[in-house]
Amino acid sequence: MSKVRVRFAPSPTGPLHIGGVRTALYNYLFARQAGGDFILRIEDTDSQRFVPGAEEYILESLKWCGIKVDEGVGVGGPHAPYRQSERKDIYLHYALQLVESGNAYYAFDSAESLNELRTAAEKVGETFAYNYKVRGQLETSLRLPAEEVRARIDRGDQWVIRFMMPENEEVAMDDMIRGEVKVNTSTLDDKVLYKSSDELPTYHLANIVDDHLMEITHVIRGEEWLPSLPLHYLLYRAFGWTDTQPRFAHLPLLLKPTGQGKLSKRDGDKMGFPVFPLEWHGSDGEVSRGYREDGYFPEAFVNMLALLGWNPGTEQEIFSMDELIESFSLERVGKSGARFSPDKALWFNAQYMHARNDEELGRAFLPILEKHGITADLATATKAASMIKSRATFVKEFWDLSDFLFVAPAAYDEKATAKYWKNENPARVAQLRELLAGIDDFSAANTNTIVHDLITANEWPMGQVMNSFRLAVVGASKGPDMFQICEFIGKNETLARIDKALDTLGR
RNA sequence: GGCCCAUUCGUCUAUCGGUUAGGACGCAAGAUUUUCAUUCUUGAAAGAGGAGUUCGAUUCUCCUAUGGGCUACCA
Repeated sequence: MSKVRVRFAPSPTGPLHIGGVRTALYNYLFARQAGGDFILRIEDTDSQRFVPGAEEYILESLKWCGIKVDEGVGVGGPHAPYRQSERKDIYLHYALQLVESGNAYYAFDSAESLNELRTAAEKVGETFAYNYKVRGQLETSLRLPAEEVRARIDRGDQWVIRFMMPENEEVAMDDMIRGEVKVNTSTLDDKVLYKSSDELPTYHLANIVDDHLMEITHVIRGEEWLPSLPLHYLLYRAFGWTDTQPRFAHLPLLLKPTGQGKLSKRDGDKMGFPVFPLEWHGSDGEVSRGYREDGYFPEAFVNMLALLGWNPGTEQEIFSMDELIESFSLERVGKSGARFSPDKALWFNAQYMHARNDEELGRAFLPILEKHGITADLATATKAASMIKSRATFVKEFWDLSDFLFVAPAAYDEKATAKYWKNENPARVAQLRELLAGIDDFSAANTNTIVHDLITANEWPMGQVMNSFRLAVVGASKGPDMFQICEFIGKNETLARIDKALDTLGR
């Protein structure tokens, strides 16, 4: 059994969306578990659709997710180069090999003549297919004399090499997720393998040749490739490579949260969630949101993505990358498309937030505090983070959740005021203030017992008094434990805030 | 249109012929808490339809419906 080698082979036609990231992730998990290699190959054989910056985006996205490339673009390796545009010299040889063995042929049809055939077929309610029925009548090396074929090529006429799809043959294929799939070749057409116009192969040829050359053992890709699997099988056969042919696994597609169809770029902008791992700046000036910029932890993002289409068969939902590597299996990948759920993504991030190390969160909080004009040390930011992280989903929410820890309330919540700042409460808060004024040990534990004693001794209603107290100090009916807040802001600030509330709201 | 793939709560899913069809998100209610959260408990919520096979089908087969993908000198 040879070493497992998988590849992620995106084409740089734009930013990688989360479906692509998931494909990369599954490839990575599969490789790591087997102790194999994860290879990154860039399939840029479409010169028309190339988008500058897309390749860098792909590299950065994988890095952010913690997916490490063993071999390929960006890291090199024994099969370099890994960018198909830099490998263009090798493909023609293989295309020609197929022509010689009678598995492919030259075709000289112009784009116009093909378009005419298509529209003509459409008129009679049919779809034109370039296949065994028509290839004999078209301008191909199958019909033209060898000398003329030669002459046309030498003359510089444009040509393509097409695969000669066999007629009426059942191709039985094996998919690691779907099992056996059968297709009759008569329903397939003669796909273009190589084009003289840009001296580049099409996906099908480049893909098979490179997978073979790079000794890929497993091809894990999106379901949109399933219809071309028979072609790929036949290509391996035509080359005589069936003994080393990789196994295939076609992943279910990611669907949009509501409505119909697969997830697309537009969905995110329309429905308010990112479809891209990283923010993307299009050439048209349009900016698409990214999970990273939205404040997601990469671990949460990866965890969420892993569970979209795969499940461990247990009730565990939180997985580190190492745990995913250990538990992942293609057998437990679902067969049907998965609808992406923004709510679940939020939940995952909240879980990671709650489990996050306080100091790490404190460090992330520091620049936010600075932006609000607060200079605080790491210990302070860390303490604040520890007090509020249970009610946050993102670090960017920290300020709104804890501004009262750093600045006195500028206003008092109306509802809370109406509810609590009435009857005996102001007077009780005033009394509480005097008590606190006499305390030296302002630790939460100490103030807690002292204030509780006061309230119980006077038989005051706990909820009323504590909420009035909170309103005076926080300005609203929210936030962490009152005594922790008092300890955090200190005695002087606590007393000052109570005084201010007494003055503005009345005694 | 043709070909291929799929179909369990609203969503992600478990179930590999016999289960009160389980979990999670979201939703609702309750408990804890001085508040807001967290946390915990509980609840509502599903086998697309129809034929078969079988003692017995969510599970196997077929048909229909629905959804999705592909059908380029794009990947």
